This record gives sequence, structure tokens and C-alpha cells, in this order.
Amino acid sequence: MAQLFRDHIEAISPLTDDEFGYILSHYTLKKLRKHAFLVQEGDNVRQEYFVLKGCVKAYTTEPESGKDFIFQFAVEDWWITDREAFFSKTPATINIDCLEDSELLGITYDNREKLAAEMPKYEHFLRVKSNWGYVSLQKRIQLMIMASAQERYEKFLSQYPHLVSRIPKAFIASYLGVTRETLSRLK
Amino acid sequence: MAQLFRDHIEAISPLTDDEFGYILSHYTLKKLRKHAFLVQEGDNVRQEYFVLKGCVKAYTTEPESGKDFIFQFAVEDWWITDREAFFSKTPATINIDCLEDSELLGITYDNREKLAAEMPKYEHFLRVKSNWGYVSLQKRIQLMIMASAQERYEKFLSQYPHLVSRIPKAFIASYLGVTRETLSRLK
DNA sequence: AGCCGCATGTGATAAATATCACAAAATCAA
DNA sequence: TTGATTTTGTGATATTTATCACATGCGGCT
Repeated sequence: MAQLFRDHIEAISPLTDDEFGYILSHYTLKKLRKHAFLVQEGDNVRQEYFVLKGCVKAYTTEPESGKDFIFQFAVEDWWITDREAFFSKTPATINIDCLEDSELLGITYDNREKLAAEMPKYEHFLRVKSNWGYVSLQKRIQLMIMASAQERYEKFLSQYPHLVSRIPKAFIASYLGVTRETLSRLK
Repeated sequence: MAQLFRDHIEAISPLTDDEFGYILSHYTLKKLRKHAFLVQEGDNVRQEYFVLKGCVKAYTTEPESGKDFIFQFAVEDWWITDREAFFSKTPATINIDCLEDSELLGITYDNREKLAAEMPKYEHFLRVKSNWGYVSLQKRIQLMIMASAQERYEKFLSQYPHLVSRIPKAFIASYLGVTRETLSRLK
């Protein structure tokens, strides 16, 4: 079950069985049903999560209109949390809920820091992961600045073909920054 | 001169004089004139830079139209490089050039890794810096998805008031993902 | 001072995208 | 299965933003 998680870490930092077991012992398994919240605005965000199974969306709700704006999906092999709230221990400003029944591995801030301090390999993993995350967000900003709705959608289709059938189009539209009607008329 | 740099690191990881001196010895000073390139598409990107003085812009050029799309500015106290190229040692895909005569502190990948391995404080600084960078990009994506050109510009004005008079409006428009004409008609 | 480029503003028009309304198709739950 | 909800598509129209064209202003340079 946690093999997915081990492979994920080992793609950056190879581990012995003991090392992986030690890391895993700092995580707790969380199971959620479809529509359940992982994080809700105002929450204390105590954990960062790795998705073992299922699919979640992270979004903010515009108070006036009540409209949701999705800025991240996470399926198997992805990480998710309200990073700002998690790191600065401030109340969550976003919501995360499940599009499917999901299973996640969660780690607390203190355990994360503890592992990073104890295990250079884990720390290295975190740093590399954070760097790649930064790069991918930067690419997404470039796309938002440069590309039309059509081009952004095409990029999404080629980059995440496995998500297209799994996530309702209205949510993908939100992620791309267009209305569902506009998305429906593309391609 | 490098006091700015020291304060910047110490905001996250307090240092002794010796520690700071040791860190600084791994950086080299680079001075560039207005219009000079710090990074050009295709370059090997050997360094990551901290801006001591001046202002630079990072952008990609669309091959067909020749149009530039600016995705980052960096002034005093900011970091800049082509992160993807720097970390994965692939050729640069972006350009960075100077809007003003500028002075930067550069560190090579190897020296960066060496310092991170030798000094937990430096490593901690890098990890925290990377996390905050990630958070700020995420907020920018949220803004691109949720907000109109008018709202994005207002946010820019309130967030970076010191940049408004320093950077030509056409460049700010590019950063916000609108044309210079549209920006000129706002507010 | 006078010239030249860059920066900025603005009008007219076109294109892209949003909004509102409705209906059909697909999916879910009892 | 069946009714209800969710998802998707599409027409008509409004709004936002881009494009093209031109004029003015402003600063640096000789």
C-alpha cells in the first residue's frame, strides 16, 4: 500500500528498509469519503498530506459571489495542504475536499521538522520536492500570462490526460481560469 | 554593502560573524549595466543570484510573435535565476536582463549544495525560502484565476508600491498578463 | 537647445470570454 | 429501476480585453 509512497521518495532519495520504516512511522493514515473536507477555511492546518488513493481539490471561495476557484488538484502521488497555514501556523484560507473516496498519509509540522533534522536524506527529499514544486508553479504562471483558454486547455489535456476523464469539466475550467461554458466550447 | 544580504539570511537563520563570512565567501559579486543579460535562452545557468542593487526582469519570448512575457521582477533583496535550468543543469529556457545597472551575488550549484550540507542553518534558510516562494507563487496563480485585470493591477499597486514608479508600465502589464493599452486604461 | 527613442494615453474596432437561460445526457442513490 | 441530482452542451447577448493606429510627453544625449 505504502509502496507508492516509498517509490515517490526513493525517486529522489534512495532508502534502506529501516529508513523508510522510520519515515513512515511519522505519518498517519487518513481515510475520507467523497465530499468530505480535508481542510476548511479557518482550520488549524496541522498536517501535510500525500495522496495514496483518490482525488482532492484545493480552492478558495469568493465571499460575494460564493464562486469557487480551484487552484490545485491532487491525485495519487501528489502532495497537498494549505502550505501557508501549515508553515506559519495561521488559520487556513483555503478549502480542500474530496472528489472521490480518498486515502492520505499525513505528517505534522513537528514530525516533518524532526525527520528533516535527523535524516539528511529526508531533508534533501523535501528541498528537491519544494524546488520542483516551485518550478512547476512558475511554468503555470507563464502559461496563464502567455496562453489563451484554448491553449491552456490543450496543455492540460497533454499534461494530465488521466485527469480529464476523472474530474468534471467545470472543475477543470475553474483550474484553468475560465467558465465552464467557455471550456465546453473549446477544441 | 553585503549587510543587506546578511540581514536577509538572518531574518530566517541568525548567524555569527564567522558563519556569515563563510557563507559570503562562496558567493561572487557580479556587476551588470542596464540592458545586459544575466541569463539568455540556451545558456548554461551556473548560478543563482541575490540582487544587491538594481532591477532585473525574467521573461520568455514567444518565437512566432517575438513578444516578451515577463513572469518575474527582482530588485534589492530578491533572488533570481532560471531555477529549472540551474537545478537540472539543462539549457536556459528564459531570459533575464537588467532594467537598471545592477549588482548581484551569485552562487554556483556545487557551492550551494556544499553550504547546505555543511551548515544546517544555511540549509534551513534555503528550505524556508523555497517554501515561501512556493506560497507566493500559489497566491499569484489564485489571483490570475480569480481576478480581473483591474483587480490584479490594484493588487500589484498595493503589494509593490515601490516598483510602480521604477518599472515601465508596459512591463508591469506583461507581468500581469494584459496588454499595455489595457493597463493604461485602468484605475 | 534640439533631436531621438522610449513611454504613455486614447480612439475605433475586433476578438475572446463571461453571463444568463435552458435542455439533454449521464450519474447517483434509495 | 426510477427519480433526483449532477454534468455537459449550446444559443443569445453583454462585457472584457486585444489589436491597430496615431499623438503626445518626457528624458537622455550630443
